[in-house]
Amino acid sequence: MDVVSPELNSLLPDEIMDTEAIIMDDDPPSESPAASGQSQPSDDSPVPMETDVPAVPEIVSLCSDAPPTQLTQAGTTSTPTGSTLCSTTSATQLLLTSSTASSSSFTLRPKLSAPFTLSANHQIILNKVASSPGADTTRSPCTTTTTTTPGGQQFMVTAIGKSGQPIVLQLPHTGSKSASVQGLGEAKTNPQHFKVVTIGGRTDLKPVMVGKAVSSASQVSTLQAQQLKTVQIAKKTQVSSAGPIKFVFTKAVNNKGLTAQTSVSNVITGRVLSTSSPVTPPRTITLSETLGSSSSSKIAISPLKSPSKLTVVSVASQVPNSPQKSVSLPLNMAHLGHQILLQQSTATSPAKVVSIHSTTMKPVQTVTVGGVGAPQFKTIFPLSTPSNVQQIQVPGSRFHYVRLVTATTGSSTGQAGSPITNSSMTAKPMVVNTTQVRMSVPIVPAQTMKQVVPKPLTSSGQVLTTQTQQRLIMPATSLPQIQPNLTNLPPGTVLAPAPGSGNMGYAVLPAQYVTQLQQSAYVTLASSSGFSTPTGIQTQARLPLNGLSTSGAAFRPRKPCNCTKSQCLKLYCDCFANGEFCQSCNCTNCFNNLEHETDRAKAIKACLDRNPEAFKPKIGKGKEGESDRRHSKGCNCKRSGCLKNYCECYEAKIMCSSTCKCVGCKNFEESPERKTLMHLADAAEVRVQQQTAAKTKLSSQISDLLTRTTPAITSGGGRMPYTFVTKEVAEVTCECLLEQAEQAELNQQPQATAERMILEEFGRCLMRIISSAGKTDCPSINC
DNA sequence: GAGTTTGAAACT
DNA sequence: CAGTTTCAAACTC
Repeated sequence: MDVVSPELNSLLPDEIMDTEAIIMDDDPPSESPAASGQSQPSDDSPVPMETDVPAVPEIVSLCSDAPPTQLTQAGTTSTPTGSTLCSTTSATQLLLTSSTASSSSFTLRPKLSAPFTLSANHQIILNKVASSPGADTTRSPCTTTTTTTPGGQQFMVTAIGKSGQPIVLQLPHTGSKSASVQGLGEAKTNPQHFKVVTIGGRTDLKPVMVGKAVSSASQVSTLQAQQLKTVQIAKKTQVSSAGPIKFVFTKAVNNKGLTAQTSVSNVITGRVLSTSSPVTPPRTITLSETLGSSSSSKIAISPLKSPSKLTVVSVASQVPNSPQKSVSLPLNMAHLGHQILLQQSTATSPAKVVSIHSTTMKPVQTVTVGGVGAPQFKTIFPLSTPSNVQQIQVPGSRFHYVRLVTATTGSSTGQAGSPITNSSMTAKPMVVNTTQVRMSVPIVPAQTMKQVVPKPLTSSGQVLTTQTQQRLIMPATSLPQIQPNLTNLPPGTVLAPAPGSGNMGYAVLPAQYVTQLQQSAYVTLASSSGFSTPTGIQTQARLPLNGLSTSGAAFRPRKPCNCTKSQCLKLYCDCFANGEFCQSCNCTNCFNNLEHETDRAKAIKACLDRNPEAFKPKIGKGKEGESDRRHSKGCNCKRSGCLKNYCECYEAKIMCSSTCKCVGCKNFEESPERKTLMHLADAAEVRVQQQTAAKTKLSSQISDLLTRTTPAITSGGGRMPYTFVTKEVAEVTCECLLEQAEQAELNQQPQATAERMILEEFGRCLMRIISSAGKTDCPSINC
């Protein structure tokens, strides 16, 4: 299916990943050294050791407007099982509360000073956060504070979310080694190594463990203070108690056009963290899978054309022995707005890992979020702004892509199911979010081209519209059995936490639904851009409903389905077949929604089991030399002659091909029936157009006539003819006609002669009326 | 709008 | 893989 016109694709060559580089690895890797905390480059993305990596200040942003949130920074390596990355004990705590604490061993940087103090017990207390200038305080209060630990560590704390709610940042003891990884890296103690923690986001946050780990090979000592990278994590609300949620972010920054670009990727307990540290602020982040955990499917997206391109999308399936799950997504640092939705399965469930890495080497940074009672679902969302999803088709490629374009800055309210945003920042966070974010991920194109009209990318500050058909495929972690090939998922699927799905895992969301969630439910991350943008308000596209986009005529509304028995979980349902949620449909007992994501995921799985191509477009390119568009499977019509919409070929306005098994087909080039039908259709169309034009013209003429005549009547400059036929004139005329009739009767004229005499008299009367009209306002008529 | 026809999807 | 059934859209009246 042509998702996006080739012209569009031609405009975005550098944004598209090499499709051929995509690697699907369904074979779960055996327990690798990575699981034991050793650095392990991802399979599909050779990541150099970070020994050469200049240290880069790192920013970890946790967005939460939730109640007390505890962030534990442990410089730690993960346990061999990878289940624990953070140490809550003996950790320095940054307690961000609205209260004022006393002593502080931290020094606050004047520039970023905020209501932020440190208590004696290593707790940083952040007073009610101040909202970013111009931003909606109720939505994205943000506070940024930079502090320096006794050990020389500098932290930049940015609080986003509800003000006044205590947030605890538990840091590893400054003197501690923060695990073996720390010992190897020792970069943490670098006085010029910034760590920016942004706290904000949603309510209901459970204690969050934030651990920063540097792999053994990392040479953090070379970190440069002026370079900051930020990872923001927005936590979902309404999360029930669950096991610790752990994220491992491998951040890679490719700064295209920048010098001194290096990268390092580290694997910690099956998690790989790679961070590049270009001299200039990072521009690209590549998320990649890293784990040494078992089964994982990977999609490698090779950044052949541009360092800023996404590189790898990896999906790890859950394996009993390797609880960890990894989702790696290539990210373009320069363009924020990618979305990653993660869910933590259970308290005992393996940690989910999102690793971001780039091909370049970077300091390793591990962010672990979780802990007892942590939200069951984790989502990573575009940090600064909602993303605009655009579907991209690469000519000649069998893959389709999703381009996620973030809007500019903005704040939004967080709600249940709100995604956690993962993003990166440059040393000046505000700068980062102002940039346009784009991410390309191979996706399954929608079945038809309708509804797919890419919007021009907008730069920051512009209003973004949301595509309806594109969907980002994400893994369903808690459902190992439901791990269809990513390329076969319903077009534009996004995995998101499914409310009420328990440990179900990710919900397969239509892309447009993500937009909906972004608008209504998801937390708007107080992006760093909010700092730079005075307004800090982002305008988002309206939610497209069931393929219907409010963005304009570009999207044709999908017909609402009327399913009654299929629960909209069969391919009978067009909505389901197109990977969309039913919205504004007439279906009954519909399960094609987020509330039944478990069933929906199973249904998708079942469909894919039956037919791996089930969600692929039926109308695609034919063989070479054949028509560009043809039915991939062909129709099987028997009675319709393939000249009715029953026929999928005819419905798609294509002719039947050799793949069809139809009987009595009349849908071929030379078919007279088809030609007749076409002519009739054309004629009908022409008629409709003519009628429309005629109506328009008539309306215009009437309107024009009224416009021209009204002044003449009202002004007195001229009188309409009927105005002269007054009652008196009519009476006189009638008298004249009666007189003629009487005369004819007196003269005994035949009836015909009498009628002629009357008509002649009537004519004379009219002539006199007309004649009188031009002379006087009150014509006189005499017989 | 109800009923029929049709062919894809689902099932056996 | 083939035959049958189910289903929802297309179509007719």
